[in-house]
Amino acid sequence: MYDPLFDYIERYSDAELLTCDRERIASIMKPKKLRRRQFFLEEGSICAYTGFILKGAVRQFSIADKGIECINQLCIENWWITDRESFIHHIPSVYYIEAWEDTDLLVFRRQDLEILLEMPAIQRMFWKMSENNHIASQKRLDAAISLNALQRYERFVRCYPEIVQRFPLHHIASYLGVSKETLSRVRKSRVKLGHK
Amino acid sequence: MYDPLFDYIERYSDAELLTCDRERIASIMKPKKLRRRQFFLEEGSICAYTGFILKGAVRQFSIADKGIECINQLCIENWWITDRESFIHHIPSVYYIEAWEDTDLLVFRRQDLEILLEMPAIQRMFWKMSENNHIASQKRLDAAISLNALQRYERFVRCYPEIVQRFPLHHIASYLGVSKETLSRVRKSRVKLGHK
DNA sequence: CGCGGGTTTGATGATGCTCAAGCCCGGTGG
DNA sequence: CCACCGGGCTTGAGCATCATCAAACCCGCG
Repeated sequence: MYDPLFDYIERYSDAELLTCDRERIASIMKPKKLRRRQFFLEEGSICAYTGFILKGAVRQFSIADKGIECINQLCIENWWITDRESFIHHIPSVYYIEAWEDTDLLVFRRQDLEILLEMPAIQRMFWKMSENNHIASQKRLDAAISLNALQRYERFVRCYPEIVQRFPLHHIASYLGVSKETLSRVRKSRVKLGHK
Repeated sequence: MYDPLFDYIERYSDAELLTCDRERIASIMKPKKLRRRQFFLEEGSICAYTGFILKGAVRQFSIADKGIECINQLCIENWWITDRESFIHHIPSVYYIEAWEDTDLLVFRRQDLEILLEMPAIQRMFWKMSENNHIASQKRLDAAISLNALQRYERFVRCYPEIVQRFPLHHIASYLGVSKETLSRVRKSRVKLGHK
């Protein structure tokens, strides 16, 4: 069951994991199950775990005034979920993290982070992830600022084709920062143009 | 001349620098001057340095189709500048980084990164910075998606009052993702409301 | 059968972009 | 000393994009 995680670490750290590392990781990271609609994190509470998704789909969002959900992350297999700020500094989160499908995770706690980071492969993986995160949010920002609804959706479909299938339209709309009606129309117009 | 950097590192790493660390850092990081309008990085070239701003103001932007400048960073004293992707992986950059005022920097090269990272304080500083970056781009994304022009500008002024003074209106407009005309009108409307 | 979540469709209005013109001001050269 | 120029900023008019609101539709399920 740990294999997807080991693969992920090796791919990202660009290094091979020793058997003893694997054992160490397996001794620290515990399996956790979430049922559809169950929360991994709720606003106001402290993010106790960082989790790696083995199977399932999860969304992260905050609730703006007037109770509007504002989705800022849609995750599936082989993604990490956490509220970094809350997790690291033990402060209350402003986010919700909710399973959208029944989900299997491997999780670790804050106090185990230091132990994990003793392994160079893990350290490099986190470094690389932070780099990729940085680049990805740069791109998303670019998109939000300079592209219209159609272009944003096209880019999203191109980058995350697997995710498009797994979440309802209004979640994706919220993630892209457009209304569900607009996204619905965008999809329609794309179909006409040969729904590539 | 290295003091602002040392202060910065201590503040971010939340640790004190030993004299030997200071010497090591000073032996690695070289001063560099840029004159107004001089480029620190140009599209297509590889980002050779990562720089810490001692004095001056710098902007980072890309050029979209039709030659429109798209500003994604405005930096002044005590900020780092680099194109992380290009710097780390030696790949051509898509960005320009240009001095907007005469600027004094302290810079280091890619091969010196490993040496710097041997110092725990530096490692923790970079870790912390990556965390802050992550949080900041999350917020900026939020703003881009859910706030209108006025609200975005208000937030910008609140977060970066020093920057507002140092760059012309059309740079800030581009950074916020609004047209210069719109930002001009926004400013006017704020003045009416008591220009707080 | 009726209910509810998700989606679609249409009408309307707000926001903000584009284009065009003019203004302000500091710097340069005659 | 003045005329001119250019960069930055402002103002106005018209238009595109997109949010909002309201209604209807679709479909799986109790």
